[in-house]
Amino acid sequence: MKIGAVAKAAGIGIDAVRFYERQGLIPEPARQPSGYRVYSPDVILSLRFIRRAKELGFSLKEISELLSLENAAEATAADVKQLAEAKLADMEERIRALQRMRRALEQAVSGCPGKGPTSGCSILRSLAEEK
Amino acid sequence: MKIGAVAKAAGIGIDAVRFYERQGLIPEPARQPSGYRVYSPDVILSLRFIRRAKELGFSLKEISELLSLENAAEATAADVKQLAEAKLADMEERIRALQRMRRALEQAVSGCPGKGPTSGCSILRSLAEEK
DNA sequence: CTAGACCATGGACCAGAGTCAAGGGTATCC
DNA sequence: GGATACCCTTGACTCTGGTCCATGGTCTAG
Repeated sequence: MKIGAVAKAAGIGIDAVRFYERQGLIPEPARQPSGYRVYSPDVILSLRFIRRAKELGFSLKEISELLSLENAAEATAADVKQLAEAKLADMEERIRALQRMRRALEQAVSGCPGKGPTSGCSILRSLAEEK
Repeated sequence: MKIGAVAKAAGIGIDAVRFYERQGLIPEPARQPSGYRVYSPDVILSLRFIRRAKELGFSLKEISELLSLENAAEATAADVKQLAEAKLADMEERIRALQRMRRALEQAVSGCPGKGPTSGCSILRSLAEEK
């Protein structure tokens, strides 16, 4: 299979495939005499793995670690779980931070009359004031 | 006041002050014959406004709009509120997206035995499988 | 044989919000 | 007058995850 076919099968762009190769997420494929990359269909699975891990919130660097673990004979499920739990903690922290911001903004918004001059708006006041 | 003093008073870096000036968030200050920027203490309030709006999740572009509204005679509290509510909706969407990712990851993690070979780990399997 | 589709490389570029460095000019204190 | 701290500008760089481009080679169908 050539690069266009695997990219399409994995649902990503050709440039992304080459990018993942440069980043070491997928191995360098064999080449035709012309220089064209020739892939085994297995690479489609790897690319889908990458895509789904991204959807779960993993960065490419973390995905690279996951892939290494998967391919390392001495790696255990515990190693993978640890990585995933760290990511989970990370996501929870981000969610909490966003929720804090949301609450603060909600508060400011709720005090805004929604009409009249901007000077009557609690949102601007809450930004101008000391905490 | 010179730039170092206002930066310190606002709790940000000198480079950030100059950056905000380039971005049009704060007006260009007067200059001494030497070329040094000379600020009225008012700019400290603007810089704190920017800092706090950032803490509430506004981007610099949005902050620039807020500041324009604040300084426009014809702007109303409704304009400000609309901006803030759009931001709120945006944050809620981001929170929901993160929560979805968290749930999916939690699910995958909960099925991982935490010991044995990586092949027994549900996290890797859930990434390898079709949805 | 030729048009059109595909592939190769290297390098530039995007957003966002600054930070850092180089190379130089001031201001202030002792 | 010298040391030190401060300021100026321009421009490059950070990080992430790619995308886009120019230029040129290759493959395939009719």
